[in-house]
Amino acid sequence: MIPFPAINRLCALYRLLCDLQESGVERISSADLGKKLGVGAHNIRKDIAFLGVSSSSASGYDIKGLKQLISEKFEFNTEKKACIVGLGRLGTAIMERKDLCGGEFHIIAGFDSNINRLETISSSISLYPAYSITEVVRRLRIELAIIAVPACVAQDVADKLIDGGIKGILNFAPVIVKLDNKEIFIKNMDISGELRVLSAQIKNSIR
Amino acid sequence: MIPFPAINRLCALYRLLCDLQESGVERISSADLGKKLGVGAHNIRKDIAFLGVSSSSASGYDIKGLKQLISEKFEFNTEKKACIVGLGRLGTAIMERKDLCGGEFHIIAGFDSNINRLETISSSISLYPAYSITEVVRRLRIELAIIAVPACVAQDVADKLIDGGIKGILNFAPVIVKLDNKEIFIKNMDISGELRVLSAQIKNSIR
DNA sequence: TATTGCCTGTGAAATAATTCACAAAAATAT
DNA sequence: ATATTTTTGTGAATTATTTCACAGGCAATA
Ligand SMILES: NC(=O)c1ccc[n+]([C@@H]2O[C@H](COP(=O)([O-])OP(=O)(O)OC[C@H]3O[C@@H](n4cnc5c(N)ncnc54)[C@H](O)[C@@H]3O)[C@@H](O)[C@H]2O)c1
Ligand SMILES: NC(=O)c1ccc[n+]([C@@H]2O[C@H](COP(=O)([O-])OP(=O)(O)OC[C@H]3O[C@@H](n4cnc5c(N)ncnc54)[C@H](O)[C@@H]3O)[C@@H](O)[C@H]2O)c1
Repeated sequence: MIPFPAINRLCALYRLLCDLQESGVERISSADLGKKLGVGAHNIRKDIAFLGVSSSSASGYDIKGLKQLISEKFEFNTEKKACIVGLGRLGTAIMERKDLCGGEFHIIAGFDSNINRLETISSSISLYPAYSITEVVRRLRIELAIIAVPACVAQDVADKLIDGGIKGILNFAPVIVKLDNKEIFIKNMDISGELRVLSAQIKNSIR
Repeated sequence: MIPFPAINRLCALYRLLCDLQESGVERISSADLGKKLGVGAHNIRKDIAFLGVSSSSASGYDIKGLKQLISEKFEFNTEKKACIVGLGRLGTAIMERKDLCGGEFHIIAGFDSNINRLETISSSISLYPAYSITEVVRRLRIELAIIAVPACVAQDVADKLIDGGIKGILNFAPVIVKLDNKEIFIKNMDISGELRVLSAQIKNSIR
């Protein structure tokens, strides 16, 4: 069981490796990876050790190989189905991102409670009314969801998603969504909340 | 110096207290706060202890007083000036949020490199071309910035913001922005990156 | 005004995460 | 072929964070 901070860094590392590979780099040392990620080299090596291999070399890591290692550990090679609930300003902006509609993730459904709104959105993604969330998520075996509804209905939406068997949730509404099932993961992305954390850090750092 | 995890929880607590106050609650125990935030009661009490007071009671915390305490510690009562760089889909969606345009935060400037685009956006917020970021941030003493530009220019934008004297950055571009100054804080909000972390956690939790 | 029960504050203990230090392996230089 | 340099892998030490345990205060009750 890999500790959460290490999972986080390994995911960042994975993205970095993809970028490096695209720009033609083939090998890189833990020291250089650390510099690019703003993390100590020891930390990088420890994280990689969690993947459970050992193939020492004096010329750093083979980028292709390391990428594959992470990818296998976390199953990044199999496409994950996702959906968006709440097709307002934020929801539609996210829905239209190319990087979320092919490759690693695939947004295959959008939900909104406002039926008129559904009709005005033109999209290649299938759209459904909010009352069918549980049924559609279960039928299409959707694993991940992005919540972009007003705060007051976020918990209700999350409950429906969980009933449908969702595994992970990215929540943009500024509320703490309660989950009792420890096998379901949530990440809150509260923008004004994060601005508040930043300003608290700024104040805390003075003196 | 309050540890970062505690700052994070205190900010979440602050929001919760605001909500509770609005719904008319006056006092609440650490146990109930913990339940609502998904955190142990001990943890809540320890976090509050970092604020540096002690006023024991057998009927929980006074919500108004506790809010004020946090607010004073982190200076939440003084309005913070913020700006958005990159007025594409995401940037404009964020710009239009009511909760970011008054009260605690105030978005007072928007920037984009595409001059034509600036002209088509109708907004009550002042808009400027991207080359003036440094000058405007310095002149208006803007403390916080939200970056919503393509990944390839995010570092460049961050550098300009830092030159202007920015203190905190919320970065939506999927890259690690490098800061050498430890007095500047950054929070990355990479949506597809977070989806990846969620799917890694899901995989990691199995077996 | 005693008594009882509830709840906080906090030092101590336990747990988690990071950093260190160095042996061993691979590449490179001599 | 041998020495030197580079870089990994990992147990141990350190540091950070969370959890625990309980003394002591406050409020409610009689
Ligand atoms: N839209 C989303 O929900 C979403 C999801 C995931 C990630 N992101 C990330 O957020 C960022 C913005 O996404 P978007 O969908 O709004 O993209 P977009 O293309 O709609 O908008 C980008 C805007 O940035 C402006 N810009 C380009 N270079 C600039 C510069 N140097 N200075 C100032 N402005 C500049 C462009 O003119 C454009 O208006 C991207 O990095 C994207 O990967 C967005
Ligand atoms: N737009 C931003 O950049 C931004 C910034 C900070 C926070 N947020 C948060 O993100 C959420 C969405 O923001 P937005 O700007 O897109 O709001 P919005 O009002 O534009 O969109 C909300 C959408 O959710 C739909 N909806 C309402 N109840 C629903 C339900 N029960 N089931 C399904 N859909 C439902 C509405 O019909 C609407 O289309 C809000 O919670 C907001 O606080 C957004």
